Amino acid sequence: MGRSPCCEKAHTNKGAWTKEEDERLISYIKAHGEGCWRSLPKAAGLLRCGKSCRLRWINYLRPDLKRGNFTAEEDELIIELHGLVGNKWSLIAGRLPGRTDNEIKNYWNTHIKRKLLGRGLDPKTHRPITTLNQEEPCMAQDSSGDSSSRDGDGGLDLNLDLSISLPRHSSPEQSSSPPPAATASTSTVQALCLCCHLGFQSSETCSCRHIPRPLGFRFIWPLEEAQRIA
DNA sequence: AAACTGTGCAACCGCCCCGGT
DNA sequence: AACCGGGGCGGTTGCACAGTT
Repeated sequence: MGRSPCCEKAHTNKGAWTKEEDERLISYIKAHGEGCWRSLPKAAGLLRCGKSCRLRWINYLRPDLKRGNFTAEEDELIIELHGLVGNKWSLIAGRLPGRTDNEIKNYWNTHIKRKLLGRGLDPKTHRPITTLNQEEPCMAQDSSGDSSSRDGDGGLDLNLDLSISLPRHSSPEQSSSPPPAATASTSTVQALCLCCHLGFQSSETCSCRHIPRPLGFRFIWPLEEAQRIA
């Protein structure tokens, strides 16, 4: 029963890719382009699952990938975007040219989580850990930590005027202060629609028209969606 | 030098979404 | 409207390497 496997597992290689496999995949995609990952392995002469080929290409072989350490600006941007969208790594990756969702996810789990904990912030909620425990028992109980829990299931605490700032060119000392992500901004920043910033200008969710200088972002929910949740 | 432990990252797994029929 | 298959995504695992004892 259930879905048929994406490939014949008995006849596919697993584990680390060899140089030869990489070269086969690269040359095939250069010649034929991306697409139809299911049939690609056979066509390219690879004993791999189509999904495996896609992952290898997207996360490692793509020519536009930026390898190397994350910059402080990228760090801050990841933190702020995570505060807004949660573990939507592909969405976050979309705002970081040359970075992949897998790379960002790994970086988050190995570096940024620790960084936030060092700042006394809960990596899931981006709120001070003490505040989390003392003032918000319902959130403290929710260990799932996915974005939906922050969206306000049940105990709704929806702030539709969510604003964040662009990554500041801050010194490491300054970075010890809590990031503004996912908190109601008290500063008077000019607003930038988050939909635009995330590349959804043409979507129905984007309701902004004229954007001033991008000194901050504003997450504008579709009216119907906000009313539904409320 | 060997054993142990911690860390980082590539890769896999399973579920979900969406488009085609 | 229902079903099916492919692609995409997030969570998790496993391995290699570095650091420590």
